[in-house]
Amino acid sequence: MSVIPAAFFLQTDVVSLANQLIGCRLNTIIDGKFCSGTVIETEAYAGETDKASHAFGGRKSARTSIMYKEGGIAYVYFCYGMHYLFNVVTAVEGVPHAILIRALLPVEGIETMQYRRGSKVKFSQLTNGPGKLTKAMGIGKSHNGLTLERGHIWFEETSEKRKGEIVATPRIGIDYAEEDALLPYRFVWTPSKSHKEKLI
DNA sequence: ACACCGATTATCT
DNA sequence: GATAATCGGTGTA
Repeated sequence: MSVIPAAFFLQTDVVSLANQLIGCRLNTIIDGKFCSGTVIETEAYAGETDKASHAFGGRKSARTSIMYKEGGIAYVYFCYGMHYLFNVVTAVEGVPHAILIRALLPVEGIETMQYRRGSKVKFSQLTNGPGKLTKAMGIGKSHNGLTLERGHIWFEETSEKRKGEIVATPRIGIDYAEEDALLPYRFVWTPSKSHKEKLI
């Protein structure tokens, strides 16, 4: 397992990056607790030209200015009055690209995730949504703008190859984005059952 | 299995 | 004042 350096996220093709993140491990050490999960669903948000992006048309506000910074930091924002959503800022400074992490397969720190999500929540539901995984991993407002590096929030490449199919589909919950709502910027990986056992 | 809907509030206009 | 990159509960089949 090798840590993915912040510089990895300087690549300017955010759609390709969203695909590359599938199968990587997302790790957090928050409140002294280590948690880890395999990334199985992402979405690319292509900045100023993407009607689904918060930065569409070059919009820059207190919330979105973080996306204009150099790639390799977290963009965490509050959604629907209830949930935190975790994104990776990508591309060079001035280009507001980001990747939303939408689902994980829990790997380590499962007791902690279960505690944070509530004891009634089924294992399969721990991190299968963007608002759920931030809660399980302990990610919140205070992590907005944090550099992705070992010890806080970071990604790792794993030795496991991605087996099974990765499909590209339209993104979720962005009907307001008109024609851009149809772009295949969402990546979903459904590992084969035997492969899944190895991942956990 | 799938559709519908209410919760709850920071952020932007 | 309206909106929102969601979630979980309820209802019907």
